[in-house]
Amino acid sequence: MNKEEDTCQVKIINKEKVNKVKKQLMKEDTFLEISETFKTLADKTRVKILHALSKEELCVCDISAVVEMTMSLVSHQLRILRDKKLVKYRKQGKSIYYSLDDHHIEQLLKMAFEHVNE
Amino acid sequence: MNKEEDTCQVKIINKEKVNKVKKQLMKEDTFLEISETFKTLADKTRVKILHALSKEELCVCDISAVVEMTMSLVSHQLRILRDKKLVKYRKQGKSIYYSLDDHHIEQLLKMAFEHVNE
DNA sequence: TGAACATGTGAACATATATTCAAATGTTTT
DNA sequence: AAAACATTTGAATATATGTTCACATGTTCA
Repeated sequence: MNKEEDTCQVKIINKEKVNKVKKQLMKEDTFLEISETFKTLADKTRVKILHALSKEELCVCDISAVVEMTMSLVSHQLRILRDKKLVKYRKQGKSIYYSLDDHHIEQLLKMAFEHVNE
Repeated sequence: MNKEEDTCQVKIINKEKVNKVKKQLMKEDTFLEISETFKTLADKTRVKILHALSKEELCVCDISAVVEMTMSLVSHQLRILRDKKLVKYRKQGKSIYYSLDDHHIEQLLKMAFEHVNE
């Protein structure tokens, strides 16, 4: 937790390079936020749900049928996806219909797909 | 573990929709691979390391100076990044220089950055 | 109002993961 | 060969996370 002391032990090989790169770094909070976004995507179940939603708006019932998982599990994961603003929803009759919130999400999925398929 | 039984309990609201979406789904393995990629990116420390490497090729020593973390921790995380093929490395003298392996990585970081900044 | 339905929640468990510390490699230089 | 250096490793700890089960909530229709 005490960065000062930790970094004292660190030996630097190329000071100019280190300083130059350090100046270009983003804010500390940003790394956290970015990793949080990836964390939300870092689960097989959630990726499958998001991928399904990228094809069509679906209610919880039907999501759970598509991905072949219990509604409880789907509901738990949808809550996480909602909290992190990766999906949005609307109510219609008895059902709640979910869809992707943000066009970046589809892009991120697509890019990761390309990465694993090269 | 027994999908057959699980899905028996699932009630479907819109059968056509469900079947249509199900047909469009990727292979089960692909979801796993994609989530694995995101899992590798789902850590503040690794994001910071990758971001630093996106600016310049660096040795372990200098990475640890840039990100202000112990070399042990950096080395542990670099191993994960190596295993998942997100970074590559070359030896020069006593040092080992790391850099991003794949142009998708930079794109993924950029897109996640945009997502958190909108 | 009450039954049926769609979704959400909380606790419990197992598993995975980041981080630290101490020590071990392996390479280079003298 | 020994010392100095750069990096890696393993064990230990703490913490987080996915999944299941049983139950709770809230909405709709008869």
